[in-house]
Amino acid sequence: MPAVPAVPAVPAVPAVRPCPPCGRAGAETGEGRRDVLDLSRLRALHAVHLHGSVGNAAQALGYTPSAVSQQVAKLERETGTALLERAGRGIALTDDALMLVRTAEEVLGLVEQAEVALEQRKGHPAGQLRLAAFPSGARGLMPRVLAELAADHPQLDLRMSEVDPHLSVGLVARGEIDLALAHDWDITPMPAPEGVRSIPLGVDTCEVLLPAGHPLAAQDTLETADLAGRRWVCQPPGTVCHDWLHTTLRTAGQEPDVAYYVAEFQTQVALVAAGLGIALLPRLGRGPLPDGVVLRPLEPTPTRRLFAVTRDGLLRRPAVRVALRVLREAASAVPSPARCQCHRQSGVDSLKE
Amino acid sequence: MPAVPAVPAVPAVPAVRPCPPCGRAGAETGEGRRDVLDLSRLRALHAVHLHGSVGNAAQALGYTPSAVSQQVAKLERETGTALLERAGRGIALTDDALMLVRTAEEVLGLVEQAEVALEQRKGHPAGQLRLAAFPSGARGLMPRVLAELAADHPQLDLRMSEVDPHLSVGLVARGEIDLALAHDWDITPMPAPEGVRSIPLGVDTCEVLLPAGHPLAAQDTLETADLAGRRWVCQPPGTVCHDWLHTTLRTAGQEPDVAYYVAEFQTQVALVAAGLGIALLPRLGRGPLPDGVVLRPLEPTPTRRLFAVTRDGLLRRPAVRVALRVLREAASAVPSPARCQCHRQSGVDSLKE
DNA sequence: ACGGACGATTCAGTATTGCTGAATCCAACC
DNA sequence: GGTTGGATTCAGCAATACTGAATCGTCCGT
Repeated sequence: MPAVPAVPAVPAVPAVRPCPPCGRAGAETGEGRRDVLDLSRLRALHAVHLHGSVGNAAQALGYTPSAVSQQVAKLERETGTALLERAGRGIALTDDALMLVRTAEEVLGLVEQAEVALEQRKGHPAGQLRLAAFPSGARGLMPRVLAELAADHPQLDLRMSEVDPHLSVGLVARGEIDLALAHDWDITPMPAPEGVRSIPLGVDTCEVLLPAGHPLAAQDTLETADLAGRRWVCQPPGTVCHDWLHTTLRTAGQEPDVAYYVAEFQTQVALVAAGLGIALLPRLGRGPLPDGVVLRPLEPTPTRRLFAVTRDGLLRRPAVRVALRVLREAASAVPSPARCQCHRQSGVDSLKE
Repeated sequence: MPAVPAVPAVPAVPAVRPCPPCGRAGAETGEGRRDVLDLSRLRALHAVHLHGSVGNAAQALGYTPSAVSQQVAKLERETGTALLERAGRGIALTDDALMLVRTAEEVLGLVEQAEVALEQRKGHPAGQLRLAAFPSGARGLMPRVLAELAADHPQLDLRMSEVDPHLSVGLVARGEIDLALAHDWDITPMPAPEGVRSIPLGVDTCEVLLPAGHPLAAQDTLETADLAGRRWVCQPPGTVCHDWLHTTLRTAGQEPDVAYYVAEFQTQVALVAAGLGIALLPRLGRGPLPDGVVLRPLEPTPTRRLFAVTRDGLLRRPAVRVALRVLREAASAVPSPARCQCHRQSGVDSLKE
């Protein structure tokens, strides 16, 4: 409430309050105002704005729509202002509500800043750290990262979410995620909004997966010319392998013959192992390979660059700093073993490290 | 949380949340973080800082010390930071706590701004308006002001506190009071802190109260020379009448003979009526006069200037604006009737209007 | 030095608040 | 017109927050 920097002199004041039984108490402010504008209610309204509906907001906050609806209703009663109005089947925020959303954002920003400063003072990671990663990163990188963080910093309350790649930047921007693992195929279509920072972590390279008896398996290294006229097992559009494959072959005047569109790496591997085609796979999160398939490096090598995405305000947070360090280490190590995650072996996959 | 101005594109997001029974839900932020740093707890810490002790803070907030202590303790557990430490018999705030207090101030400031903006949008006074006045102002001016405000603006939740004069500026500065009625004898010793605004309302004039049979009662108007060598009934030091009387007479090389020091106007009047002395009384809040006493104007007239004190941030608040208007009107009218508040009569007291 | 006072904290009990889940209502779509 | 998707309402229940008494520690007076 004090729009004043601080109270100048007068550090301790006698304070004032009515004493219910007796009539008078010297000077009293009349029952110390019950807060209008509770933070949790503001949070609810903010979430409704952000997610566009009461239901989605509830989901994001971990409540039922009923709870969110009631909280906003309470906010309406307390402020004496209409905040939500029905718009078709859903709701819309009034101008007043949007104004409140704006202050909610400022307040939540302040609170976050304070939390960061508090952790910074303490000097070691603490509090909740909410991580996110794209699927293969979540599989190939995050387990070690999380394990190491958990072991080194038991005070840290770690959360991780596997998110759809293109969502990570938005989630970070709006503060639902503190640190996300992303790659350039994810983030190129969406330029980082104000206050969002991308930190390069390393590269993930793609290799060609062949059935053991495939003619190309005879070569130690493949070139783009070798890829023409093959039958492919490929991920859907929007992934490195798919897009790289198509642009590369089309540049050479060819159209890749994709017989099987499959998102899951394991399924792709199984299809290749069954001799149904060849595939282009990134190392990260590829998983152990069964017998009957071989990997061959490709020149030039299709790669995706790995990034950590966070907000500027969090860069000084110890938990984020240490997570960045661990992520960088993990990303610079061999991203994934050739055959099995348990028994490391030097094989074809160590050629290109 | 978002230190970002707003979310750029992407207005509505699918939102994310774990579904407890099923294993996976596409993308989820992991249970939407329970707030650290609750506003009411911050408020508690802030109050402790402001009032210097848990007990005083509790009083100011309208709680028991127990409640405040528990709230701060919870804040300590939630942030994992020590906030209060025993200092002798009381407590002291740690550096971390002071940092939190600072953010609490900023947050509370934002919240107040938002409330003002909300009311401003609505265009008419609403919400809680916390007024304060020095004792005689509370008696002589506030009843009509409050009645008029209450009648014109039923939506307004009016609070009034009679406060020790010199406290009002501080109370306004720190946001415990929205609008205070003060006079220059109160506020001259304390320069207004940053963000606090004084608005002149008018003047309150002092007159001499005499027993009906007193020799001076024969004159229509008194002069300072008439005051020498009298026996006085006077308020304690720090009030207009006392200080004016002393400085004036001392300038003339005299020392006033104050036989009775009495704070209450009614008691002063009773003493004068009993013929025990003469008194100098401000009109405001003087109350009805019994038979047996008369008032005489004095030249030059001792006056105290009346001010409304508020914060800059509240000047645009409709409730404050309208209260200022009503206060100004009330102050410009005859501050108090001569004999009785019910039956107005034109008498000696209308000479000097 | 020792009782007394003051202030903060702790603990148990209670009251309030807030959330869930079912039912209801409204608008849109087939 | 029935059906779906979404928001709201209501009753019941769970969590939270406040009160009041007891405890503990520090300072002050004698």
